Amino acid sequence: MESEVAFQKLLQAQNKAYVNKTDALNWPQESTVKNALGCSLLSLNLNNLELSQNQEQQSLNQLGLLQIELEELKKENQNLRSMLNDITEHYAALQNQLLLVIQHKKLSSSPPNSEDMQANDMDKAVLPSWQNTGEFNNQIASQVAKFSEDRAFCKKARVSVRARSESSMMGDGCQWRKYGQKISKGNHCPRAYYRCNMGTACPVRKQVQRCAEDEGVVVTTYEGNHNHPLPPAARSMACTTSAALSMFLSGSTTTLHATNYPISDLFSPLSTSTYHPSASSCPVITLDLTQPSRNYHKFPTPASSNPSPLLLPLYPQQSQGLPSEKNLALVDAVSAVITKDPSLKAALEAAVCSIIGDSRYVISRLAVERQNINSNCEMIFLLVLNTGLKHKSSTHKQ
DNA sequence: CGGATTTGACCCGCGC
DNA sequence: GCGCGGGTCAAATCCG
Repeated sequence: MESEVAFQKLLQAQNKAYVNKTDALNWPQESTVKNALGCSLLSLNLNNLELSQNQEQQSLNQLGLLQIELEELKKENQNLRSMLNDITEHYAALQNQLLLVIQHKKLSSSPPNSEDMQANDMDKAVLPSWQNTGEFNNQIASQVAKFSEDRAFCKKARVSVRARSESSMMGDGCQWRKYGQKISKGNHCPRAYYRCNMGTACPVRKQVQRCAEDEGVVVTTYEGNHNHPLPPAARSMACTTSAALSMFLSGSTTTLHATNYPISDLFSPLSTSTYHPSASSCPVITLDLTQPSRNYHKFPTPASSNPSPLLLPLYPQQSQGLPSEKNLALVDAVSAVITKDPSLKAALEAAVCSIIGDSRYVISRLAVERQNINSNCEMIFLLVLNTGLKHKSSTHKQ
């Protein structure tokens, strides 16, 4: 919990810096100078006839100075943009880390029946009783250690993506360098080994192999975390796989089996989570994008809720991400279902509250993000909905 | 000519 | 210890 709080503070600090930098970028320095330049030129034209040669020379000098100033401000704006990009990258990285901490907290804390807590109890649960005791530092240390373990586990874990493709390489936005190829046992198609070529000594590797049963299907397995900023297209895939991995990690523990809506239900049959039999117990989650008829995943809905099933488009085959209109439609569909079902809404809020600590903050953040939603939104909603559905199913059972 | 790819050799973990 | 198989290395080769 403490590491989570620390990460939230970090995120807030990053947010503040982000806003400051954004404001800085929005300052109309360049346009002001351009306007001033225009005014100077106009003034120069009007008075030109009356000006003496010296005055004209002075105006030209002024014009030159303004042009120099404009160039300097352009450079400054460029630097600010670069800083903004850096901050955005760090912000995204911290968000991913926070997600991991939250997931780890969910699976490492609380007794087995904690999911059965009522929403009111959850408000109490988010305020740790040991916060003012001598255990405080120990808890921080243990959380940091657990977080490190979690990161180490995530480094070992792999995410496999099955996709139907003519080309042997799936376009994921990263630059890869091939370093090996093998014919593996049980598959006559060669397996190619790639290393991320975007950063210096980036540990991320991927394996690409055509499916033995269906050679039209390419199986791409990612391993490791990037140690460098990613371009938007690559970030989309990286966030999707890391979110899937986080969900898998949370679902692979007791929560997976203790609920009517396990994580595997969210991914399966669209995707399945399995353990790789021969990779020294490294967990592998598989995202299966090969079934066009399953692009819409039917969420299980309890009998008392809205009878019409909620259909969420997942990973359309031919696009790197959903168009924003579809994303907004998705958000609207999710919002409508949540709004129609008060019990689901309450469960969702309680669940979010339990993992974040302040549901109002999250809801407002979701509202803000709705305006600037990207292709990862479905993963966020899957995470939130999965948590909400789990809680709802457990409260329905009572 | 430099970077990317190919490919055989090598390393290492695992099971017997 | 030995064989097997997956993964990696690095020299050779290719290609723009």
